[in-house]
Amino acid sequence: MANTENELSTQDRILNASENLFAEFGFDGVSLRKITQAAGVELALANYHFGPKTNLFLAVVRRRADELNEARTRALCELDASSSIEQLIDAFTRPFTEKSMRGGPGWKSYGRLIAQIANSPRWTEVVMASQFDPVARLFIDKVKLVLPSSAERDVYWAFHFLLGAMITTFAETGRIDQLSEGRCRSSDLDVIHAKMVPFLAAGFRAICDNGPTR
Amino acid sequence: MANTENELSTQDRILNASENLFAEFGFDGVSLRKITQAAGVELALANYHFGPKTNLFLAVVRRRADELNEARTRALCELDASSSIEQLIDAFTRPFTEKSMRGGPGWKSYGRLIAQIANSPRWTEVVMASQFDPVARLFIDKVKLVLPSSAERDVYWAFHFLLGAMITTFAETGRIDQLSEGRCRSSDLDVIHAKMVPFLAAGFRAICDNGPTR
DNA sequence: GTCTATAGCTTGATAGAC
DNA sequence: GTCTATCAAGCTATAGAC
Repeated sequence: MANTENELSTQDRILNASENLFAEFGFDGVSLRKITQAAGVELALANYHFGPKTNLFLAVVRRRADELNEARTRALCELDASSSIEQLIDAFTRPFTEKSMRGGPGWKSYGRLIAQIANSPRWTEVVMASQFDPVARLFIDKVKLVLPSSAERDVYWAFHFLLGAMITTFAETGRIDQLSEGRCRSSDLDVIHAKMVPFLAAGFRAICDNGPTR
Repeated sequence: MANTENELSTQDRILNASENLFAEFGFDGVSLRKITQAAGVELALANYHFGPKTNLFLAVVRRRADELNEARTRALCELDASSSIEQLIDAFTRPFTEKSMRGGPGWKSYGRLIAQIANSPRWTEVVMASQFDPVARLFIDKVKLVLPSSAERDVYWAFHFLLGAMITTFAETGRIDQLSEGRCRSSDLDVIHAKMVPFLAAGFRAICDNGPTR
């Protein structure tokens, strides 16, 4: 019966509550009062441990970013020029799918949070670019090896479309569930992953592969 | 010298200022004070003309939704079972590209606003589904005609990936500009559209086209 | 339809006792 | 490290004069 929320440190209780609430309501939609109340700690402790609200928000984002980046980097580094574009896309996208489905409940909230940040100009540089661009560059360099006839620009555009599909998946808004009248479930990332990899791979080939290198 | 902001009605001035500020900071990140100040009108007029803040937000969203839906519907209705999947995707995605590039400056803000709403659970049903699902259904029905061997579920997943790519494009965060070191410009929707249509068409074929119907 | 003034509440942050 | 108490500022919404 270890590891329940009651036994966590004050910092972790605040981080967990923040993750949940920021994911649902966004940075400005949640007050420190609601966060500390959900965490079961006093209001003043948020400031004591994390400083201003913005710092707390960044701490929430960064907590899982390193773990995700390491898993992606590990998977990408196992591949080389002889790999398929499917393998590359799988290496980049599978780590979050794994953590979201089997890494504990916090990862679902984290995905929703990242999905909101990703399309908000306010956090693009300070969060998205600074946290995730290094691994993005690694992925793109590998794509250039696997599809050597690509125009460099087209690889970036293909990555842009990949990002869009992946991040909308993170959001798990349930819109596709309703639209499809229950045929699709936005929470089942295993199914989505199995469809997303061939979809994106075909897209990459369509706009990046300009035939045999010469 | 007609049609400058100074000559607009109070309602339109408030709507324009709201569109800009909501797009940049989100619903909770902007106060009615900042909106009315940017609009150059008194605080009390926001409530007089639009009621509570939520109503104003919905009025901003709905103002351009009808126009966009009509353009999409018109383009889709010109196509039939003999059309290509490229033509269908073009019909669905081109109207916003056109308006964003040549329909006046408000459409850029509107795109950023929709991009933030789309990944926020709070607005999924009340905005996204209610405003945009009818045309989405029209698009999906046409896809089933054009790719008749598709499993119905796969068409919805392909549409989900299309939505992600399209909406990330609307956001114009500039992240891909920085990542590509200037090779890509997220504001040039004409270029993105030209890449996006073949990318997505290949994806649709990859997961929806199960060979000749029997 | 527009203005001034304000009610009633919530916010982030902190000071100071323990 | 935690608690109580509070400050100054901001918020939405509205009442009432013009």
